[in-house]
Amino acid sequence: MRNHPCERCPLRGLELFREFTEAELSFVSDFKSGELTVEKETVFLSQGDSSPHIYTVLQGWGFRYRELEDGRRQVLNYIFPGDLVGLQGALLSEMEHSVAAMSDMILCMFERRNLEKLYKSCPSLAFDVTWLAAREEQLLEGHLLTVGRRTAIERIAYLILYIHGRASRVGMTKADSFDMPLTQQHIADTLGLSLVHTNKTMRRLHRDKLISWQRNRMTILNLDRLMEMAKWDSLPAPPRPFI
Amino acid sequence: MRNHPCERCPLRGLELFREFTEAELSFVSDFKSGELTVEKETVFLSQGDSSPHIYTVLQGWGFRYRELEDGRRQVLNYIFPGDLVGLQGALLSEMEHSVAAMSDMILCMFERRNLEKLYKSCPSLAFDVTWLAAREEQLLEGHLLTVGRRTAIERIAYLILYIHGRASRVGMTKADSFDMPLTQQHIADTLGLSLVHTNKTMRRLHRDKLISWQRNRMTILNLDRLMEMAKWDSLPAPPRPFI
DNA sequence: CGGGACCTTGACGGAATTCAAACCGGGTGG
DNA sequence: CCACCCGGTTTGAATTCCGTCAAGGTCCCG
Repeated sequence: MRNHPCERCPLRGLELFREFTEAELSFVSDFKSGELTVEKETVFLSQGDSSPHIYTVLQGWGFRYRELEDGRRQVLNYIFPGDLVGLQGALLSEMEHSVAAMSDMILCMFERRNLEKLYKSCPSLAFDVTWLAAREEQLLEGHLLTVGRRTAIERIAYLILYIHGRASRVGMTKADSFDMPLTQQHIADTLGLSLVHTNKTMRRLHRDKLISWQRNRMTILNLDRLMEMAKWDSLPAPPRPFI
Repeated sequence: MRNHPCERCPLRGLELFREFTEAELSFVSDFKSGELTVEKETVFLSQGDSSPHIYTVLQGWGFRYRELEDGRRQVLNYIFPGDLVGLQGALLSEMEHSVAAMSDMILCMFERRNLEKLYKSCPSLAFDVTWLAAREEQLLEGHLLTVGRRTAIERIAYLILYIHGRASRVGMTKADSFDMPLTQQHIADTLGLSLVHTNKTMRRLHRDKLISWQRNRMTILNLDRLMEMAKWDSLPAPPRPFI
């Protein structure tokens, strides 16, 4: 039984992930070609690039976004430990979005050109990649519904529950309070709202004692009412990819 | 050289698709377990279902959508020949969207439980599945940007170009005119607008001679100005999946 | 001929944007 | 140590874009 670096991956303990076999661990360990460390606030993948790498988030948070020529920005999704980034850049000819770190991050790096080998020699991992892509798609659909059809206050409530839900799955929450590195500008750009209206709406949720925040810490004060407000129907995609 | 039904697939001629090997053709032919024929206007997959099937569009158009409890509807994307539907229902525990036919449709049906075999014995096809999922994700990101950050008139222009672009790739356009089975209600529900405002905005594009339509036929009168209007940056994902 | 689905238009109201200015806490450099 | 600045937050006021309401129009189909 060899000693594979990925055996000690801190993510393995999370119930979000399935068990891996010895063979799989050995394969990923080989497949992994390095680690990328990025500092808070840096854009490490850019719209237009076609990166020869794929990454997996080991530590930290980030977000993906797309911009119009004139600077209007739309946040597409937030990335958490365990997420795959850059698959599009690898499969399609060009990335149509940028990725930025919201905290210091560590990512595991894989070579795009080894993907073929992965599909050939480790179908169960190939399946996981597909699973991850399908789940990402489902999350995006949730955001699209939100931006297209929810009111401002519903959108804010939705996003708070979303971030809380995702953070909680990777052990980044303490009961109903959690780190919230998003500025109101991020929130606005995620939900298709203006900064000013975002602020006013959040104040309303605060006044009504559904949430509170200071600095980078947010607390959900009344989960039930917040879920009601958001027309929340649970975070999609349960733990466990499996073939 | 055996005679595989999929050898005569009408989609094979389109340059949108890559060449298949004899082995691949034989595999899909086995994998395919039947055809589903649905009539215009029918919802053939529903939010909440967990279907044991995956489908591929052989003929016709449709759309995927999600609804809130109170009936607000968001169209997520339109489906064209060559598209994969139901992957989410197969991989994730539950479909979070419904799929409806906009014209009579024919779909090729595959068994979810055979997916494992496909990944094990035909990695190049497995790769195509992932490619398709990644491309779908990219299209959704385009919609999200549109709904979140474009104005009403930009959104309408964008959608017309989008439908035109996708239809044209599967030979469903004649120069700048094409079948447009969407009602204004569909358009509104795609773009996060109200029906009335959608109508007024479309009239404006008509008055300004950018587009015209009658019945189900739409014509783009001034492509350049329409692209400018939409802040269009081309339809993502070029033809040809390949490992 | 009547009904229904879809399109069209006008009037009104409201939700969200824009503009503008002040505030707050933290970091920095004189 | 304090002044200053800077990114982020907060608030008010004016504006506009878009939604809602309401009604009429058109075309097709039974």
